Amino acid sequence: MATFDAEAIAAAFGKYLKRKNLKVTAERLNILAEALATEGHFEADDLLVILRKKNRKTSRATIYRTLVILAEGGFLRKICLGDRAAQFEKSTGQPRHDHLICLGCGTKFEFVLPELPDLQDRLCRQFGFAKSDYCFQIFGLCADCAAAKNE
Amino acid sequence: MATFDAEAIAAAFGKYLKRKNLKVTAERLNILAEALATEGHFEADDLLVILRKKNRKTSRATIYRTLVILAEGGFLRKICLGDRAAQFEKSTGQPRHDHLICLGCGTKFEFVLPELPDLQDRLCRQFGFAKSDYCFQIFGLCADCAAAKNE
DNA sequence: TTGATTGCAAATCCTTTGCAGGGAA
DNA sequence: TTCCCTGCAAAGGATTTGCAATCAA
Repeated sequence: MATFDAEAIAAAFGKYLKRKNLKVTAERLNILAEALATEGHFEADDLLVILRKKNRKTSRATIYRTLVILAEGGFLRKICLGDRAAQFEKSTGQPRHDHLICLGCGTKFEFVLPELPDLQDRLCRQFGFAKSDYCFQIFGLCADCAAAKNE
Repeated sequence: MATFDAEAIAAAFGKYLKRKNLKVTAERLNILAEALATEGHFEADDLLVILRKKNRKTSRATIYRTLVILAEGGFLRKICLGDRAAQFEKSTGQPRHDHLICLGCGTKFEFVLPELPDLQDRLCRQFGFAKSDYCFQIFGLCADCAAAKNE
């Protein structure tokens, strides 16, 4: 049901690795595959658990090292959602979105602000800044938690 | 040269503490005072060092515990700028601004996007979300670093 | 007096690193 | 063959926590 082609991305990752003089290893491909198969956010440890379950054991160190490569290559996006551990999400196959994060129940709602890209571009032009990424989160209480609080 | 009244804020903090059944202690007031006296961002450890220098020794644990209270009370804002340690800044006496962060040299440029509050309000209304705070950062290369890279 | 607060040290949690053996090119 | 990678275990850094002593109310 993916709106993107995991195989094509794996191939692109392979090319990327070679271009950077990095080696194409089973571990790296497995990590990418699981990252792409994950809906929504995940953290390093999630991948570790999933890979273990599938008997594709990979050390924590390798996962961390590979996540850095994947984020630098633009295959994944690292996002800070206020959790302790760094969160990641795949950067392909879905429109760029940001999050409303409920401080009550922890639910994360995705949203798209269509005006945001233009505003950012204008701003970056003013500063002569070459944007590579951004992060935008809104914290507060979701409708349910807000209602519960007012009861 | 503060555009805000530190004493008034300290008084408000005192009231806030009482309202929450927390005690007004010298440690808590000292921490607030130093936080207000700091221009720009700081992290927990910065306060520790400053307080030590001033012979207002306070344990690291108390600083962390107090920062949580101050952030919850809205006296400080916790911001994630991609550093390892959590960053804070006072939430009064300055217009709300966000940051362009250069991945090359680490410089943080402040900016204000006047449209942002309205966009967020509209969005939160759509979701029935009660916003309490947000965080917005743009990562990339500043003009200097971008120029250096292209040389 | 009484329960909250502090400081200390230990404990956690996430992440990074050094190193020796194994593997891609 | 030649480095690059991996896994392991240890190191690291930030933050939290348990506990006994201390202090605000």
